[in-house]
Amino acid sequence: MAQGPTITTIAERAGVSIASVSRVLNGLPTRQETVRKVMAAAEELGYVRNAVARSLKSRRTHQVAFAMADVGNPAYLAMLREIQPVLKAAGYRLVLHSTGAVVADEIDVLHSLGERYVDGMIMVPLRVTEAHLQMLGAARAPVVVIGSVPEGTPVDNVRADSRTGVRLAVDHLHALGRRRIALVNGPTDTVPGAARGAAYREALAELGLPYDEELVEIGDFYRAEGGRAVAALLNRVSDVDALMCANDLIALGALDVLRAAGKRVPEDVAVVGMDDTDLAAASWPSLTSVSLGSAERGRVAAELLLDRLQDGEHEPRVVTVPPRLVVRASTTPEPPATRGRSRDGRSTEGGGTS
Amino acid sequence: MAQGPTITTIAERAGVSIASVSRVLNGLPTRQETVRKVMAAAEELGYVRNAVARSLKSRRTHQVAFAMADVGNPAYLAMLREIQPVLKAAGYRLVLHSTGAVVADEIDVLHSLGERYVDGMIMVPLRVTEAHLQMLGAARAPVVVIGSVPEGTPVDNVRADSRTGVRLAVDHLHALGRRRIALVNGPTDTVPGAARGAAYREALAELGLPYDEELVEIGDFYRAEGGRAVAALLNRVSDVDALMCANDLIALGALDVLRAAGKRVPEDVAVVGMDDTDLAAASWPSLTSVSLGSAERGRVAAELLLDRLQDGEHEPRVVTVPPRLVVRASTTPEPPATRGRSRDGRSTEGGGTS
DNA sequence: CGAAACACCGTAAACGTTTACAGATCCTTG
DNA sequence: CAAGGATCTGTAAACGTTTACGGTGTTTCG
Repeated sequence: MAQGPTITTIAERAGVSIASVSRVLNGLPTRQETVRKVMAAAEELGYVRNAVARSLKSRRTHQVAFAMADVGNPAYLAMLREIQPVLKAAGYRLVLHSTGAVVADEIDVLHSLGERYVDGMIMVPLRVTEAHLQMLGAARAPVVVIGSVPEGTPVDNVRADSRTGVRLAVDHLHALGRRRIALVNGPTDTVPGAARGAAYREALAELGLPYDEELVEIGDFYRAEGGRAVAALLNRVSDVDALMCANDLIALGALDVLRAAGKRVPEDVAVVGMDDTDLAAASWPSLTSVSLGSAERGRVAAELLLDRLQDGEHEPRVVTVPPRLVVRASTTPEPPATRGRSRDGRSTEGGGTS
Repeated sequence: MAQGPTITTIAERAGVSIASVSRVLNGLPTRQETVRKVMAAAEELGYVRNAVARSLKSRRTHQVAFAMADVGNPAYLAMLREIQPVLKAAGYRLVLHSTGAVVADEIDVLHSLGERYVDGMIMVPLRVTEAHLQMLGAARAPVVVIGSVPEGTPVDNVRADSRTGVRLAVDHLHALGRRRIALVNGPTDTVPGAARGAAYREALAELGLPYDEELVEIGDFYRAEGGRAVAALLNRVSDVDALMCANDLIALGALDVLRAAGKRVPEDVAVVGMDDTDLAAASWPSLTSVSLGSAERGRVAAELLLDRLQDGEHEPRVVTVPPRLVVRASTTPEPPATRGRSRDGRSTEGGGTS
């Protein structure tokens, strides 16, 4: 951990100027003899370029930030998994910000862009407040937002389409002959909660099914709360034949409670989750789930950012990633053989770290 | 995205020297009048300190790297989730390196420490080769290794104890009256595979059970392979009454195959997984699993690194994190009510990203 | 043989900070 | 009021690079 060699050390050892050393290291035209001497000296000293000094001069850090609420959330994780290799391939390091669902922290992170320790950032805001928009407008480095941002906000934007997602699920249940389709939602003051609630209503309308308040239960986006909500629902109405759950965890809670109540899934009650996380494939019966394309949104966001870092001044772009219904056993006793496999095998690799 | 203000801009605006500006910004003793002027100017200009320049001078980047094979792996993810808040609280940013199971990439990452873009690093090597040891010896910044490293390697080291882990599981199965306990392992040329195989043998010996080669099946650490291995096993021996699986994915595969074969879990065959990932709680029946303390190992590693960054020159430390058996339904029909809950609820937060 | 063209190379400035040092200003005190 | 000290401030160097510019030595050509 002794003081590492610098360009100056090499220059002395090789008997040339630091400018020559730099030129050699950067592959600029130089006499063979000099190249040889510099290379030899660098080799002997075990020289490695100092990234910080380099960044100061070049105004490029080759780092990109990814900011979201919580790495533990599988949706964010799916994004991260796609973002990482794209950035790595382009020679960028990834700085991770987990804001822990504190809105003020998100603003802080945006503010910290001014410190210029990254060349750009991908952010998944929890909700988009006035403060967000203001910071995004004044951001000192390019930002790509995953989530919806108002027209005219000067950032690239990757959106999911949970409306269509819910529609896919409800249509699927309807096609299976289900008519008493309940919604088990999370809090409606969150962006996804509100969107899913509205989409559910719309989907029913398009199918000509009545909207029955009795069939809507609000809990939270966790397993235990989901279970509780479903229990309350079953207590109230007895003829439910399908559950549209606003996320996979809620759906798992639903499975717990249905099993305890002696209801068969999917024969008595069909269950659909949302986000298509790894848990959906692991549960039993395996869970039909609406994928909102987290992985793809991550990949697209990374690509948009790289584009922007290269070119810089084109118009902001908006990309919407289509949802996909992954059918598994919780809605059809015999799920189509090839579909629904998603990435059960590969998803969690190795597993051994002794 | 225009050229941001620097300390010089402020100095001009406030009519003082850059040294004064710097002093004010760092809270060094300064006349009130000057403080006021500088603060005002900084405010107006929306000044933010340039982290790169700062790092160059101070030789501190306030960044720490975390390097592992794959963010998708729940074990690494559990570490990450603990590491992140510890570092954040101490004012460090987290740089993520996912080496994708390529050993050469791990060496690269170690080498890149010389670029000094981070103050230190936490690494989970896939396997520890001669090259690793050499790089670790010559590392230009402190490294904490999660995994086992030979005595005398000059780095802090956090270890799991999969030997004891396997013992806990086998003892548990034995206590439940199981006598034909099979091992479904991953490749034995990996560190965890080898350790778990040896531990299984030892555990049997201590219980006075015979080691029966018939009962050992080697597959890979994935769900499908695990299932295949179990199918092969069942084909060969018919009286197996317990499966010790080398990781949770293998165990999930086992559940699939057992169900298909009409065997009841746990009545006919008890199943134990390893790593206690989120999947263990999600599956049905929920999976008894040996936790190797990934989360805690992450937390400890982060703390060791922070210690070292502050103090620097103490002796390398070795910490071993004890395993824990989390009992769920796949071994006992009625799992103890409070235990085995681990973190089913919180683990995967929010879930909504529309 | 002298001048022009060329290929290399070294000097020095710049990136945006922090900080040692010395100079300037103010206050205190005899 | 002068001197001494205390307090504050500005100049300049440093961190490790990259790069514009001009200088040196060699080659080429009239």
